[in-house]
Amino acid sequence: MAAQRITIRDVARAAGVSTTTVSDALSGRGRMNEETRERVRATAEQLGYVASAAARNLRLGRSGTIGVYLPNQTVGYDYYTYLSRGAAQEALGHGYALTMIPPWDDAAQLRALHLDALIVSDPSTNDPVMPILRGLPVPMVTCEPDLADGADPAAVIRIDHARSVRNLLRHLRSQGARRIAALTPPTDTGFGVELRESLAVPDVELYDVGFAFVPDELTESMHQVLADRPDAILCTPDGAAAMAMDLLPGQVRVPEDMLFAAYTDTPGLALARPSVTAVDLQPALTGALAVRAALRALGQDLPRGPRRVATELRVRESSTRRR
Amino acid sequence: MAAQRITIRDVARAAGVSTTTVSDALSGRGRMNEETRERVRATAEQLGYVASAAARNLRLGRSGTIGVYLPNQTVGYDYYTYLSRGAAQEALGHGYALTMIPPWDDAAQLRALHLDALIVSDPSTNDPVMPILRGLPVPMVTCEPDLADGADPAAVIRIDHARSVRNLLRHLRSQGARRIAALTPPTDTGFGVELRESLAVPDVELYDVGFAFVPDELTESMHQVLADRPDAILCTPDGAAAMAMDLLPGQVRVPEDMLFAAYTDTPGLALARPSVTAVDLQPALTGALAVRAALRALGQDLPRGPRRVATELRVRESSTRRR
DNA sequence: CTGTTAGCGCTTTCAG
DNA sequence: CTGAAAGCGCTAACAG
Repeated sequence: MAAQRITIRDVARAAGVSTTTVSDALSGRGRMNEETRERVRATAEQLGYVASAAARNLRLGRSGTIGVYLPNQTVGYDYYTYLSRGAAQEALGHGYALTMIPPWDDAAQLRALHLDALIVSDPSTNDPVMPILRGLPVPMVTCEPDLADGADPAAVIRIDHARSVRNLLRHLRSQGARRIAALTPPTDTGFGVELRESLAVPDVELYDVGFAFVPDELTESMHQVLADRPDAILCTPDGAAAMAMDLLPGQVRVPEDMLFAAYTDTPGLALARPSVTAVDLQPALTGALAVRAALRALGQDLPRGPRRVATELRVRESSTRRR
Repeated sequence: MAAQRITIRDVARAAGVSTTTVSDALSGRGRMNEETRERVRATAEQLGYVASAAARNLRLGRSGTIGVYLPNQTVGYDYYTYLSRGAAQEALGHGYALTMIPPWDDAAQLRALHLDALIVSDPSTNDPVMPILRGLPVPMVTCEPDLADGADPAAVIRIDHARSVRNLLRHLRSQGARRIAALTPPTDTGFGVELRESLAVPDVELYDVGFAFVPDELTESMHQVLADRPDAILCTPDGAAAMAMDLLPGQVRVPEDMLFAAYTDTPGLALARPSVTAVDLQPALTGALAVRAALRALGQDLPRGPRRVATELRVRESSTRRR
């Protein structure tokens, strides 16, 4: 607690230089004698000096904080956990703190946080908090496009769903799939819309299921699906896959009688019996890219990331024909 | 972005008072004419004034930020998601930001965040990051006790496992259980230790399974369990329950032939077939209490929370004898 | 190449 | 009950 008492002046005094020199030496700014810089660094280290974030932020007119919005519906979906962790890590590496923004409708309190930027993953047009967040005087980075009217994010991180879906379908076909049933998410988010577009091909039949699926609805959907006698099922909503597989009647074996795949990969899918083929959407990378885009929007000179996040197909037992 | 240009002096000028008065009026400090206060408030609101967090933090010698450590092994466990959200919400309500601390071994960078306090849920004695976090000059609040030597948290939020287990066992017995097999978590955390202690009763047999369970190990454990012919299984590790139930041989029906319960409740357990009895450990409340304890440690005058977090038994199909 | 100085916006004595 | 002024610790102009 008392550790914070050491200021830049203490270091300056101890090193026999001015505060400017200390500041420059530690931040790598300015052109100065390399040995002075090293000496200052050593002194600072030795004294246990840690620059005050508050003072720096005040001086620089920022808060050093990036917010990540975590809507209620994201609870239970590992995707968001990984995304936030990836974002937190990247932010920390750049000296920024990643702050969790729970659903919160008091705009004043959100403004008081004085975020430098805001990250939102897959915003829903139905989310009542989103308009409040959009109203904050802060650059917003979305992962997946924001479909709302007048949405105007500073940057959008796009995931390459078109390619992911193509690869996954190609794989299923290679294992003999001819009629693929796809359980699809709602269209109130960029993810949902893009996914449906990608799935609009002749041998795929779409079946609506909610994002926050309810067992009875899912049961219903599965009945419909099975009635149409597909030879492969692609279960898109994150988290629904295990349950959907459980809902298959006992006589329908996976993968012998029915190929099965999920879309969003999750550790549980690798552990399921049989293990479930899915697409690793690289959420941690997505989060990291979102932070970088945010920092770019704040004027930092960082290399531009890839245009689209590349995904990885994880082929597992549920879609592999045994010989 | 330009919104932040309005300072306390602008408000003071507009309201025809001094900056002190504005500060006092908005923070509710000082004894002043109520109508002056109201006028100042109105002016501030009208100008869209938002106090600069950086300036306030600098003045007050704090950062306005509480960190929550999210170890790797927590990914995929809803418990931590709820805990962090509860904490974030409580923090936001008190004007603090909750920052995610990913596993990170650079102490300097962590120190640079200049956290006011740190929250850790169920610290493991095997976690290499914990010593670094303990070394931070910051009060630490743990949820569950920290078992490590020399650990000295500012506060500990305790969950009432003894009572939870007692209630759960009583329920199982009331449904006819006489020999209960309990799959228990490792003892490197306070949770694991306390749980085992609570389960040390004659009609309960303990079976070790890891926290981050592996399917093969779990299969192995289940074989052992079944060989001992229990009439009820209590699966403690968060997330393992659904898988454990799947591993029961087909002829063992739940709940007819075997009662089944989990410990840490999770939305998936309510959706499983059959739905699984479990204990709602109130993670969001735990997170909120942790934040309050942290703020108390920082000198804020908040009411002391309950000595132990009270839990709720959620009885579902898997442990209900049908008639 | 380094030092002095001003000031970011707030809260808090201390006078009036 | 209200105002003036100092100063939290830092960085960016500007001098030297």
